[in-house]
Amino acid sequence: MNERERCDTTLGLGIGVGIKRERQTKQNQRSFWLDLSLPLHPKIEASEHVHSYDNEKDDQDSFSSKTIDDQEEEEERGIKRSASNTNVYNNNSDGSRKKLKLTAEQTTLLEDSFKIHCTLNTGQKQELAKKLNLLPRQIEVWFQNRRARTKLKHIEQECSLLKKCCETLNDENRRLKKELQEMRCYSLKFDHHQPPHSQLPLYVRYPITSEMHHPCDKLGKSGQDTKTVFENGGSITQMHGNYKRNAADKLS
DNA sequence: ATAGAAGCTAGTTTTACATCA
DNA sequence: CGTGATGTAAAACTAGCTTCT
Repeated sequence: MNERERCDTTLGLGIGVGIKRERQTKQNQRSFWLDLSLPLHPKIEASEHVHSYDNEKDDQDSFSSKTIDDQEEEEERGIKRSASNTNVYNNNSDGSRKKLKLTAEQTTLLEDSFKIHCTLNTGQKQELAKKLNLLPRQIEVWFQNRRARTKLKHIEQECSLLKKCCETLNDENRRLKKELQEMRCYSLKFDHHQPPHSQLPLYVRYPITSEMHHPCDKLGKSGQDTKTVFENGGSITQMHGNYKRNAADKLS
């Protein structure tokens, strides 16, 4: 018990039905709370009173999509939350919402559990919320945003990979066109002296062998490891496979 | 078959903070 | 050094969808 708790002079008078107040617990289901306490630390107490009012506002406005679980959890942890994490559900005095800034420890723990499973079941969510002294809803939102960030990052990586791929293919295309041009010139000069083999199309004379890969394969391991699944169920690696198959089909 | 709860994604808004002129 | 504009990351929100009971 800290100094403030020992000296808590709160006098509660309560009637009626459940409007939640900061100091209200499950055992103390008063809905009308006449607070006659003497502020031990006037500045802190004043700001906390604003906080408790804003929590009610938040309950009604900002968290309209809150689940029953969350509401129960909030009731259970109402006091603890306001005491140990003033960020949670803390609105500014003008009514605008105040953004929660997670601590380094909270972020680390969230990241760690995200590494284990990127989605949470209800039990895991509750447990994590309890551990971090946050609301299950906040855990849920964090995971939603984290998934979105991961996906975006993945898409950006795929995009840059495809760009490189495209550049490589263009280079290859230019090189082959140049080579073809040279071959044609050579062919025109010496056509009548050449054996029949040289008159065959280039792709027959210079077939793609199993050792030759799609130009994108030169990009390194990351390209081969990438397994982004597109909406139609394909992937980059699958595209590479298709490319090779198509080349083989042309030759056969 | 239908309703409602819960969870998800995608997109948006809002806030805090950093950077720069 | 202070200040306002601007950009960015992230928390929180909304709408719409699917799944399950």
